[in-house]
Amino acid sequence: MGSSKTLPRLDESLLSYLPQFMRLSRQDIRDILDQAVSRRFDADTVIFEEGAPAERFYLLLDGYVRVLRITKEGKRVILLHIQSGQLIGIARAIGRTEYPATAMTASECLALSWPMSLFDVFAEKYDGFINETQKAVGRRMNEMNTRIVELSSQHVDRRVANALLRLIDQSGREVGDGVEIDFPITRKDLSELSATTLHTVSRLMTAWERDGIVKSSRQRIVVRNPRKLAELGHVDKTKQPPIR
Amino acid sequence: MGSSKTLPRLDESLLSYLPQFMRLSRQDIRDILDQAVSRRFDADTVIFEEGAPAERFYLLLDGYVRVLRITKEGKRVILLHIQSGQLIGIARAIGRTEYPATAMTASECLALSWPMSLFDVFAEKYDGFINETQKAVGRRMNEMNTRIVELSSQHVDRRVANALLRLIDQSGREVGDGVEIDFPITRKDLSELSATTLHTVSRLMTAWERDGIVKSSRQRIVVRNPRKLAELGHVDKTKQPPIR
DNA sequence: CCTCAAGTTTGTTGAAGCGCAAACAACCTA
DNA sequence: TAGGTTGTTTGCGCTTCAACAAACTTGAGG
Repeated sequence: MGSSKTLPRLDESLLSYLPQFMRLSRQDIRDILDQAVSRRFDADTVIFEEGAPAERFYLLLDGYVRVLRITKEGKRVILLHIQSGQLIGIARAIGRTEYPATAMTASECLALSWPMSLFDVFAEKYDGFINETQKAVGRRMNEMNTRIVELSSQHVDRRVANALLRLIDQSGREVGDGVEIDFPITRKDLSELSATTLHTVSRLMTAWERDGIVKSSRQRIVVRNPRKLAELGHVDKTKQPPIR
Repeated sequence: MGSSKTLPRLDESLLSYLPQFMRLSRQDIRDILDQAVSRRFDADTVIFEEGAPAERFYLLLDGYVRVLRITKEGKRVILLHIQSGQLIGIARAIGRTEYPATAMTASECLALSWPMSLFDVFAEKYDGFINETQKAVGRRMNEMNTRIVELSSQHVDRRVANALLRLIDQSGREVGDGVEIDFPITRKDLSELSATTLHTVSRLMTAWERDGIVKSSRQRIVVRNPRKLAELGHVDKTKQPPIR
């Protein structure tokens, strides 16, 4: 289970490089930190649940978080991945009083949180906060749009390829022979991201491993040849119907 | 082509019942209207295009608008339907300087528009404007999430059923023997909403027509038995796996 | 009234990919 | 080190649906 504490005193450098807080004075950042609760979460732990009253909002300091929904049939659908430095649970920014989806850690995580009532205070008081937050909302919306387009128009292999590309783009870590996804990820997770089954993902991965595009072991994926993967993901049908 | 004019003087009642403007004084509304450009659009006309600089934002007074993207292969994917009373092109509200998608009229439309620079002015000056706008963003985000979940987890027939249900919910008009979708809609449109082909939609429609669930003619769809359609759309598998 | 374009229906075919099942491999902990 | 748990691979059958094709319907415009 995660542990919750406010001590020792949080260092100001935690926030001072994040776009939301960049323009603030040392004192403002100090105030913000002094009101925060810091907490560690184990991997695969629910931070907040869809439909629950949105009581707090979080800043992910370290680790990765998945935003997901669970269908009536109990099937998980991953909507987004969030990396450190990002705010989550900002229901207030989109005029909601309940969390619209579930947030679950993908790896061990460290997060600060504040009561939602402070969101309005921050928005009012701190220059750039609301603006950067809106930008973040915009980016996520854009990612969702892209997902919808992908799901609607592309075949499984492309969807999986694109999901992988997005993951290494957002949370890739350079390793000796390629770029590794920086948190444990299973075939099942990938299938929940790309709307297919773990079986199909597994088949694709072995095929790509044979071609030297990826290398994977249990819960670890290294993309050795992002270029080639991108070719699979992007569409380069020579015939491009005019947009009439 | 659409015509553009500022005369005759717009009536205040156009705005005074909309949530964004509800709390405002007569004078404020007058000011807002005096800065607006009013314009009529024919059906199937582009209002603004994805990627273009977001120079104006719009308030749809009458008609229906589709928000869509076009894939590299030239395939259209409809992201949302917008009904009258809603703002569109509010890129600014999500921190963007370009329109993230294309807006196209689904029927003849009437819209007011303002230069984007006024967005910040409205947000600052008029109580409730930014709040209601954020709520609208939240609703659209929610709809997108639902789309993603649907596309990821449901079969074609359910997706089409749900798309229809959403359409009659958002823009249904009571007619003698059911609820009609209030704007011209083709099988192709429906297929672009539910990620399938017009052929499959056609087959489903004829099957449902045989069952008395819908009635359709060219570009017109009447849902006679929403209840039954909802049964098709909702999932009522008795076995509900635990959410472990 | 005729023509044409746009939308719709219907049939046929093939393959993608899902469900199911079983075996296997890696890791965890007792 | 044994035993259990969790993740992964692989094969096979079968359903679903997209692709292709072609005829038909409807409505608009001359």
